[in-house]
Amino acid sequence: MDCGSCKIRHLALCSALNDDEIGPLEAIVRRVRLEAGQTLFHEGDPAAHVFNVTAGALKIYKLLPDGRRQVTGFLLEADFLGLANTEGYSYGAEAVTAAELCRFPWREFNALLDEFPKLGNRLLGIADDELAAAQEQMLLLGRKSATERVASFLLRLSERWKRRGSPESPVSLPMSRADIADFLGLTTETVSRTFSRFKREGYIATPESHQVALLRKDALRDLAEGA
Amino acid sequence: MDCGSCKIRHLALCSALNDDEIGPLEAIVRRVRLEAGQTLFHEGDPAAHVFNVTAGALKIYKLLPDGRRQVTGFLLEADFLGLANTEGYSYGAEAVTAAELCRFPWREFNALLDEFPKLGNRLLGIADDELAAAQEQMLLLGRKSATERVASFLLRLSERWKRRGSPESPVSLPMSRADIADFLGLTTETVSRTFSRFKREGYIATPESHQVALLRKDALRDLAEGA
DNA sequence: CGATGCCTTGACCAACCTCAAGTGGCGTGG
DNA sequence: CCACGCCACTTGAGGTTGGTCAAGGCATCG
Repeated sequence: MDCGSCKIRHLALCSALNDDEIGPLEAIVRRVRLEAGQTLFHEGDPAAHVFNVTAGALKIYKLLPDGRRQVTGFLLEADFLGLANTEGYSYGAEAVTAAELCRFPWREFNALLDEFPKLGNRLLGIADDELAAAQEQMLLLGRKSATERVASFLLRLSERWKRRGSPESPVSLPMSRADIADFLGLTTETVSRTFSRFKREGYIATPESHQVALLRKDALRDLAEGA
Repeated sequence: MDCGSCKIRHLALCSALNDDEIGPLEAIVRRVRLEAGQTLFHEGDPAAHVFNVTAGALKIYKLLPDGRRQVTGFLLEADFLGLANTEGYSYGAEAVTAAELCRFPWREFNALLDEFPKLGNRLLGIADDELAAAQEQMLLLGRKSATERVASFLLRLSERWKRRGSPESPVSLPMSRADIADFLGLTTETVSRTFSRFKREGYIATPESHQVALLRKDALRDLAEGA
């Protein structure tokens, strides 16, 4: 298991460095494995590491004192994780499926940023992308109906798998209904009902659990934007 | 009007550079002024510039085809604006009050990032902060009640003014009820009703329009988190 | 002084949540 | 191999929060 044979290197942060330069990064990496449901870190933990997902899926989330939960993102293979400016992570992270990650100590990683400006530029690009995604999600949470949220979710996930060369339909849905609900600001019941309706109306099919075929992407796209 | 006499330099991006280094940045700046209601750029416009607010307030927002609007942020003096990775801004920006900004051509600004790594680090820090704020907002939009949203909003705005050395109470509320509603994922009516209730219950007072005194911050803090 | 725009208030309504029951898949153990 | 329990998911009935629609107050600006 090294960077040279890494199948997702071209998608990840690491693509900012070429084969001659990857050495120092590889020197500080430690591979970690998580089982489904295992916590990587909690909100507020000191931000000692940054991570790159190499396999599996995670969710990041924030909690209210009474237990209400908002999932702010799902991380798939090649995704970067752990940016934190202030003291401590501003969110918790937990494995949705068994997962593997590259873990870098923040201190050493930060030193590499100075050595390889390309790495910093790439990181800034990643932060930009996340910011744009966060704004899209605010639009969804603040202004879209339950139907629009679910349709948007399916399409966005499909796009993300596509960029990874994985089938965009059937879409792999590794997370539970509860996770989806907490991501979309809904309840599991509403998510479930919406899935059922989409099936009934022929927009999607679920050949097996945790898989959703998008039968009419154009129609879903209209639904997603309220057209 | 130059960086040497800028009153908010210590708060802004520019603080990453000291007096000896500020020259190249100042060489590419152009000051722009906006009247209230004027658009700085639209969502999708080619991202030709980055900006720093020096006075006044702006809002950034996203739209749905049918006109529904989500305000994703308010920008106060010293705030940075314009990060965009993909082609085009991912949001529109419009002045809430008369405003002044420093405008930097993205091309030249980017070149300075290579010359002054400190600038890039600072930018990454800014992006981190915005990401944390965006996640906080997702929690608000996805999981908080109307009451909790309004209370959270007042407290957060108060904090932001505080960091700027402006009075944290009465809080300056430059934006309209409609803007607040579009930021909190509510309607103007609900925002208005909630303000009225807070007044009636003695949590706030409105000495004048666009000013809100926070009479019981502790109580508001409890309200904001649903305690 | 009238017009305009923003804000407030009220009555009603509906989307989504809550509460509750039922289904189905899967692993465990008899 | 089957019975059981567990858990995720689904479905239904009814309730609540916040939205919709409508009217009225109150500034500012000609």
